[in-house]
Amino acid sequence: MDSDASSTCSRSSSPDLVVDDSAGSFFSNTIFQKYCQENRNGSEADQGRTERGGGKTKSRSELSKEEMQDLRLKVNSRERKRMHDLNQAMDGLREVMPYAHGPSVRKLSKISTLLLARNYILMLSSSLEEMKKLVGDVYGGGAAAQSRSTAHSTISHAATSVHLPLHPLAQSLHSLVGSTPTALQHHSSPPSSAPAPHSPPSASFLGFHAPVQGLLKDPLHLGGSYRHFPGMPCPCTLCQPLPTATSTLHSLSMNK
DNA sequence: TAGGCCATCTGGTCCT
DNA sequence: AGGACCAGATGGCCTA
Repeated sequence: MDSDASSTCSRSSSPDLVVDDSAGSFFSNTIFQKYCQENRNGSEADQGRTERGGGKTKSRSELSKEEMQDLRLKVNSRERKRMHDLNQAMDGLREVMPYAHGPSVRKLSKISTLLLARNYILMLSSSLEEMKKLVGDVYGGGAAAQSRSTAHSTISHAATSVHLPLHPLAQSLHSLVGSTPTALQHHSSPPSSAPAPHSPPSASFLGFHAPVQGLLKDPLHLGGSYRHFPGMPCPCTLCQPLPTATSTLHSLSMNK
């Protein structure tokens, strides 16, 4: 039944995902390579199929009912494959997002995944900027003693500020959980236990009491079905970063 | 049972 | 012309 017509990489969803290793592109990894490889194989296989079947082409008005149905099935199959590829990419995105994976945790919805990813990127960008400033202060500063004291104060400041400003309500909500995002960063600071992007924060940070979870429900229906990580990017509207210098990015990314 | 999420089908539009 | 992309419609599944 599945007359699997192919898609190609020529104009697919990929043009914007051009591999750029210099930028440490997310899609420079195996997921994207596998994606293109599969598409290439698929298109080659399909090309062979069409060449074998080759011959004269009819305009759509000349097609018989059966041929129209055949065409329809082909188009449907392509669309199905396209959506499967899209979902595969979405799964790839979920894999690298900082939230609890596992059989006991429900999969993030698509919209949640996208919003979480956006926040995650913003948070990483913000952290990177802070680190750049830090390095600049430490290595580019004046006298050694001065820089030492400056660095000390800067580091202690940065240690508490390397996160996006949260909605005040979100901060208070997070504090309800037992610790603020800032405090949590201290908790999770041991180098050996610092959570990698692929590994969510330790389980002790994952639990929410039911009332708080209820409070975190939002118009986008993002609450409840997944877990909030204090100090980590979160797709719910309460945890959206306040408008900052990234507002330009925001408007760019959200406008179509 | 209502609402959310998803997969699929379908027709239209744009691009190569 | 063919394929990719998009959005609307529809129906199924799941959860509160």
